[in-house]
Amino acid sequence: MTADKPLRADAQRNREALLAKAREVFDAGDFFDLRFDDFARLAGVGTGTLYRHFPTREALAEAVYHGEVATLCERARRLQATLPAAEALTTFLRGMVEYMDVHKGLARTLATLMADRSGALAEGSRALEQAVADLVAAAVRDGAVRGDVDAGAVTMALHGIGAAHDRPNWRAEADDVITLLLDGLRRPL
Amino acid sequence: MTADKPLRADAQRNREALLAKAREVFDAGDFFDLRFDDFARLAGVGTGTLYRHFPTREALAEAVYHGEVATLCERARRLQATLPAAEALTTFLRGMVEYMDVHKGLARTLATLMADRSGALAEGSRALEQAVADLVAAAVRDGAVRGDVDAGAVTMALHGIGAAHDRPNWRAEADDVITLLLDGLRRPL
DNA sequence: TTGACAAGTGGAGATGGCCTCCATATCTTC
DNA sequence: GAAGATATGGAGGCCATCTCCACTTGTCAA
Repeated sequence: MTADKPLRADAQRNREALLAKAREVFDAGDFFDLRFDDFARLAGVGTGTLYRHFPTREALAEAVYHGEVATLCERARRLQATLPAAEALTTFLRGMVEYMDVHKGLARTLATLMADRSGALAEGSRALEQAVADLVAAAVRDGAVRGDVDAGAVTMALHGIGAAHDRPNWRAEADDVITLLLDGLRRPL
Repeated sequence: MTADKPLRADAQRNREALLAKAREVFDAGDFFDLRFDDFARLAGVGTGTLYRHFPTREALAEAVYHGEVATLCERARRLQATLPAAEALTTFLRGMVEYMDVHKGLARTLATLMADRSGALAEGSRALEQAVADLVAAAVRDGAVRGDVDAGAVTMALHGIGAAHDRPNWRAEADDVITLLLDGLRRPL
């Protein structure tokens, strides 16, 4: 799944260049304003090369997304290993908002792609979703959190936060959503 | 704002036909799979006519959206007038999920358009948002709900629910989000 | 009614982005 | 260092979007 083909040296270089430029464009939030052809030139490769590496916009996004998701999942794992379950969950969710705030452009781009048909990002999403589910499950085992709601609800709310990234009062509202979620979860029923 | 121009009889008829067909296509969820030109033919008008009435896909969506939002706002107002504030809020939010469930295609289409840049739907959104804010404010006045969180958070969560419409376990998760939200709101702090 | 002007129509064709294709260049291996 | 494999890039085909205008339809005053 990870080591498909050895990939030639120049190919590797081009792929890297594309990903690097993509991350940059993502963060700037210009991903959808840019002609895909122009993006190739921007990254210093030909159109054909771009398309061979990433057949669609979504595929490119997915590739960028992968790295980010890995980071976030890693973070979840570390928190779970070092903190009491309830605290780990709280810290993780608060951190997600912070993360989205810092990486506005990226969060926005990903949210848009999520909303669009596709499920192109499904694989990456699943990993993140699993991480959240694990955190919630641990908190439930601890008795810190009610066990009668689907952890998917938390993921759903997170998606909502990401999707609403152009609201003028985004940060405050996002923090409040997390607050409500956490307080709702704590309530024994 | 409402009575811009008298609009000729045939124009009115065409406009109506477009809106009717649009609503139909929306509900079927085919809105994005359809060439815009073909949509014109489907509605029985020429391309030019379509574009004169609705310069963009978004404009068309906005027009459809308007009717729906009006209905929902009306519902909010009625609930607020006839039920205790806390109950009105609960009923409204539960109803929103039910509504989105029944009108899957429409909810999905709108969510996609929201996520895309634009803010084309901003005006309609604002009305709905105001309705939610009013419901929350009333509940706060009643002392049934905490006053330290922005009502926008509720709207944000609702957006999330709409945006996540392709999740396999959507309905259950959506209901759970509402549950968490309401329980979080009830908690005195 | 009818004539004359305004309002609206529709679809052919320009525009421009997306993607393919292949002659050429670059790596790798023996 | 030669052969084969792998990758490149950008010219050009394709197709959805949108414009434009010669024509049709509605409206209204006389």
